[in-house]
Amino acid sequence: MLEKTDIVDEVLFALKRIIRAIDLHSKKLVAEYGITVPQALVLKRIIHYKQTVSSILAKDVNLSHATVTSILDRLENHHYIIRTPSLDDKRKILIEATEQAVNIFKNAPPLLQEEFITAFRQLELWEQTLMLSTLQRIGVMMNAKNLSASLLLACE
Amino acid sequence: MLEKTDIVDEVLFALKRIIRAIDLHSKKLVAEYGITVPQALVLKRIIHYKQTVSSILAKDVNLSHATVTSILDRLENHHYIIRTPSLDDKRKILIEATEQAVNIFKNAPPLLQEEFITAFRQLELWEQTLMLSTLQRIGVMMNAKNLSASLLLACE
DNA sequence: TAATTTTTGTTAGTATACTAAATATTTTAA
DNA sequence: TTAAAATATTTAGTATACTAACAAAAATTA
Repeated sequence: MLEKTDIVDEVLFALKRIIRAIDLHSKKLVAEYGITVPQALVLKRIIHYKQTVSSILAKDVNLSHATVTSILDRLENHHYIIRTPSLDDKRKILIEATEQAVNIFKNAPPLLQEEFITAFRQLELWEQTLMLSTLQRIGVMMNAKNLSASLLLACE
Repeated sequence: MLEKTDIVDEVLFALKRIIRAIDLHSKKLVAEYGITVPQALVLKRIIHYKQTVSSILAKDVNLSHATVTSILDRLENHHYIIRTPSLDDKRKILIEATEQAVNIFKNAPPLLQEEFITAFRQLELWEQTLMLSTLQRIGVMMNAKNLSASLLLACE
C-alpha cells in the first residue's frame, strides 16, 4: 500500500488516476470508432469551422502546434481531413473534414467513459456544476504563473 | 471561442487543461532537476522500499508494466537506479536507488507547480479535502466499469 | 512427474505531447 | 525598398503510455 503523507501528493495521485482512465478510454475508442479522443476533439472543431487552419485548432484544443500537426497527420492518413494550401496566404494550410469524418459523429463516439457520463448525468445539477468548477479552479491554479506575477508578491 | 454545448464536454476540457499543466510542469522539472514527474513518482517508491521489483511499482503508481519498464530504462540510463537479477526467483529483477537518486530528493523537486501548491495550501482544510474528494470521486466514476456490472442494470 | 497456468519482465508498434529549430511567407519598419 | 520581425507549419528528438506478443521461470494441477 501507498502511505500518503501529503494531501498534495494525494491530489496528484487522484489526477493521475483520472488521466489514466481517459487515456484507456481513448484507446478503446480506436477499436470501436477508429478515432482517439484527441483526434475526435480536433475533428469536432474542424467540422464546426467547416474550414480552418492548424493554429486556430491548437488554440481551441489547448495543444501545441507540433502536437496538432501530428494529430492532423493521422486524421489525414485515415482520410478524415483534406489539407489544401491556401492561395491568399501561402503560409497557411486549409483544413476540411471529409464526408466520412462527418459520418463518424453521426454515431457520436463518447469522449468520456459511458459509465462516467451516465453517473455524472444522474447527479443533481448543482453537484455537476460544483464538480466542473472545482476542476476549472484547479486548472486556473495550475496555470497561475502565466496570469499574474503580482499575486506572487503576496506569498513569500 | 469554443461554444460549449454540454457540461460533460466542459468537464473533459477542464481535465485536459489540468493534464496539460501537469505535463508542462514535468518538462520543466527535467531542466531543473534532471527528472520528470513520472520518473520522480517511480523513484520515490523505489527509495521508500529500498529494494523492490517492477510489478510492485506498476501497482503503486498505477501504470502498465510496459510503461514502468521504459521509465526504469531511463532511470537506469541516468544512473538513478541499479537493476540486479534476483537469485531467489530468477524472473524478478531487483531495483535499488543510487546515492545520486536519493540526493535529488534532498532538494525535493515539487511534483506539481509551486504556484498550485502554494495556492492549494492557502485554502481552508475543508476546501482542500473537498477538492481531493471531488477528484477521487471522478476517478471512481471513470473506473466504474471494473467495479460492478450489476449497477449497470439499473441504468437503461 | 509432466503438463498447464500464472507471474514477471521486456520488446514491438502506435499515439500522444512537448520544445527547439528549420522553412517559408507576410508584414512592418527603417 | 530592403532588412527585420512576426506568423504558420512542419521536422527532429525525447518522454510518456498503452496493448499484444514473447520469453523465461515458478507455481499449480492433473
